[in-house]
Amino acid sequence: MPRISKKIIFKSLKGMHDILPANQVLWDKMRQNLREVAGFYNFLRIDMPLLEDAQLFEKSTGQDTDIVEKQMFVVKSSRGDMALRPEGTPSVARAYLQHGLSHLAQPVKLYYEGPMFRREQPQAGRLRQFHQAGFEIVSSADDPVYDAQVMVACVRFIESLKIKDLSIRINSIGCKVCRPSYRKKLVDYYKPLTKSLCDDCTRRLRTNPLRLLDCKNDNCQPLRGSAPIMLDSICANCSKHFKTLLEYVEDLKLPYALDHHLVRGLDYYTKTVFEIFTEGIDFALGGGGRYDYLIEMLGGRHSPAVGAALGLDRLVEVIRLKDVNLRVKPKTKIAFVHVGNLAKQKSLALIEELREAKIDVIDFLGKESLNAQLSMANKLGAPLSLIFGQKEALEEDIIIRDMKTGSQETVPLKRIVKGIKRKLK
RNA sequence: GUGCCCAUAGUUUAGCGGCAAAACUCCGCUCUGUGGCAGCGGCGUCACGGGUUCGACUCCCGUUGGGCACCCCA
Repeated sequence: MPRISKKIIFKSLKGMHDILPANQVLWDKMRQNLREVAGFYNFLRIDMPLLEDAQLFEKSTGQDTDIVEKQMFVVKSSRGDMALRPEGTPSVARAYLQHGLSHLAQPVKLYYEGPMFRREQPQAGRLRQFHQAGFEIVSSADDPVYDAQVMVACVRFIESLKIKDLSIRINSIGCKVCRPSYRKKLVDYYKPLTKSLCDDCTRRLRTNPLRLLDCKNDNCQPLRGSAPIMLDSICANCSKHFKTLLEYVEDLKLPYALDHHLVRGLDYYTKTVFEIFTEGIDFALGGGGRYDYLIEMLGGRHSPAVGAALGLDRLVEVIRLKDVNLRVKPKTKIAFVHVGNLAKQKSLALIEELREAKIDVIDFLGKESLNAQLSMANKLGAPLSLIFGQKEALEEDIIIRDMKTGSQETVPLKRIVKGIKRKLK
């Protein structure tokens, strides 16, 4: 802990950032757009706790995934470990079961937004506390139309933030019927090549062979060229699902590209997996896929589902990097300027009256000089200033000053609202 | 967890083994009855700890934090 004489200087923890007032306008805009897009596609809002039983993630995200194995913030308790949620999907599935949401009209479409926690090394587009928005659809059948709806919701949301040149990378990793046989093919292909593989891949060969496909090591990359392709190995059912999905995606004119090497590391994915990118940025803006067995695995009926999560901090970062102009500005207020003690004393109550009349003002009651106050009003871009001084306080009127032209008008306090509205026009 | 780069005012940056600078921001004053301009002033133990040295913001080591890459992922 850094110390300065007797004072301890506290800093936010590694990878955990404040969102300062200057950025809140953008975050508000983002959340508002999310609400609109989710609303249009009929996703219902759900908020889950930040803390869950750690076993929930071990069982769903996967005991052997990096996220669970080494990135969870675990809180010990006498009743077992709790974990700060590293992702949202398991919590949604848990809530779905706990509250019997299967009795809602099918499909059940949910969306959420909030902080997630993963203990890893921060870098571009990666924080320890980060924010995700997620869409999930649970239904009685694994209809690819829902996969397409999740994708279109994601894309429309990102587009609403004026982020362009999107591309959805799509793949199918098969179901629990066909994936094991593909996995075997893959192992058979790589086994004789073990010597040329990097250390990670040698390990992956045992733990998660699918991940061999997206290794970025220069030695391993060329090998995947002639590796067996997942799409050639998936069963008829999965293949049909995938083809139908692609037809929907084509009809929606969503920008997409097949990516035979996309696998994703979460255990619960089946069939469709996808990630969304924007040109020139290396990290994915979002990713998701189908998880047909997750709810069953957590003790529910067979309930196929599909979902995706978007990295909100990443979207903010892209907006900054690409210099996207969203034209978000805090709304301008009318300045309330006082002069002298009598006026100051009457000001608080007067401001309450303005609030009741829905006149949005900003006061400078902590400042004394008229100059300083008008200077602030100017800096904040106030269209009008209300000047309330000794004379006005006694005579029960107020000056309305047009900050652009400098023209002023004295109106009785009783007609202040009318006066302001007239001036604003 | 591993590797590379970095740390000076609220922000962006200069700087030197011997007095800490600039611009912008913020606060105050010139200016208790009228803003935009201008002028003046204020706001820093140079991230923290240790070492080398007569002397360290400067050089060395460690810690913490930041940036980037790997792993993995949003």
